[in-house]
Amino acid sequence: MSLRHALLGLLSEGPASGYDLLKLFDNSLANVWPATQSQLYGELGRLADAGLITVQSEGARGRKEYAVTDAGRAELRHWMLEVKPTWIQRYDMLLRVFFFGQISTDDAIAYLREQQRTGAEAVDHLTEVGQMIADYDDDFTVYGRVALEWGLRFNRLHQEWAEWAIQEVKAHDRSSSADPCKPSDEHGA
Amino acid sequence: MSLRHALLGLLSEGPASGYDLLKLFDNSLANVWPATQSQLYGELGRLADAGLITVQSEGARGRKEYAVTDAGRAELRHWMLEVKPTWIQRYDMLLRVFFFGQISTDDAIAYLREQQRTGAEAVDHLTEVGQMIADYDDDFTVYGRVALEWGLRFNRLHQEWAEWAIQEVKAHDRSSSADPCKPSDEHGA
DNA sequence: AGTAGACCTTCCAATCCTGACATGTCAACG
DNA sequence: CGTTGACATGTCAGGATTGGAAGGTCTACT
Repeated sequence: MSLRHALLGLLSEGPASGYDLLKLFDNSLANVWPATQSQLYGELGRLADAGLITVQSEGARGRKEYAVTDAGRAELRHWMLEVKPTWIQRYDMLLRVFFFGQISTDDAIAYLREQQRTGAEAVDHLTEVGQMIADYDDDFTVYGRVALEWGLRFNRLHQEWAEWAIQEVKAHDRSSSADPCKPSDEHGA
Repeated sequence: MSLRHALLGLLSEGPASGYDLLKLFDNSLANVWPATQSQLYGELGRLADAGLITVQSEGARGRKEYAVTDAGRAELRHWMLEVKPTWIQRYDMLLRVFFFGQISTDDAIAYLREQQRTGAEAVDHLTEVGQMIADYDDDFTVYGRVALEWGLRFNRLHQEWAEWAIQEVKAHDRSSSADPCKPSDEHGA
């Protein structure tokens, strides 16, 4: 349930509308904690009900501005310093690697090479983004650089790990002709 | 919807019961694609309905053994080689780092150091596990080593990134006495 | 016999998340 | 005046995920 704290964090730098927050999520938090509009507006309502933020409408309908309350700030601080961090990762590619025994070594290596290639593209793209930030946006220090650096390092991890996996697959293949690693000796009835 | 393919992958190495599969998830896939009992049995039912696996009951009630069909194997192969990989990552700690402006530099650095410490513990633990695998389990090459290596590299990434973040926070702090990066100048009505 | 513990399946409530569809304001342009 | 596009919110269906409760078998030990 950290969407709640993400919102509190963004709001504690100043009031904002749901729309503003959505853009912040898409731009800054996209690779850290993705969220959709539906989630966001829903959670804003719940935060307001809980008294962690206040709502101020500008006119009968249209833009609403949310601001964090003292209770909200306290909750944020508590979460930041005292709640144990959690993480989930669900990564298709790792899952596939587990089942490489089911396909040929060549296919497996081709797959990993392709992943390296797209990973390299991602690194290039992030590097360009970083250059743009460095050139044009003096304000964008903490958010931008932190997210960017994480993204770069994460992508490089992928590539290096893929290289390692390729070597591993090759080594496994060399021995596999004389290595009966339980291919399928006792199934089927 | 990759739980489906994870199950197909595990089953393509031989038939198994839901219980067996659950243990494989908890042991082998825990950090790659976590799944609970409820999800697992539900998906097994759906896979059987779709004709991708067969069910064979041993007696009226109790253990059921699932085996992958040719259609299931085809589906697995298709997914492995032709479906574009996806990944989601939701990581509390990164989110917190975004909001370090809300707490003191000392608190922030203490937090990151603590994360480094627990990260180091995780690396130690994984290294021990790796040693055990190397010592006792000659079979456990592909699964164990691939997952282990990923875990190790991922944890080291955390630690190195935290070190980088500490430097970043310190640098930001040094300038912050003369740098009003919108701390909270216009909120509160 | 009793009971503890591993084995095994089923079901459910609640929440989270995704991807839409629907609605409406407002400024700019032709 | 019509239309395009950015701004802005609300809502809903459906699938994914979590965390449990409940019930049944079988073996081994006391």
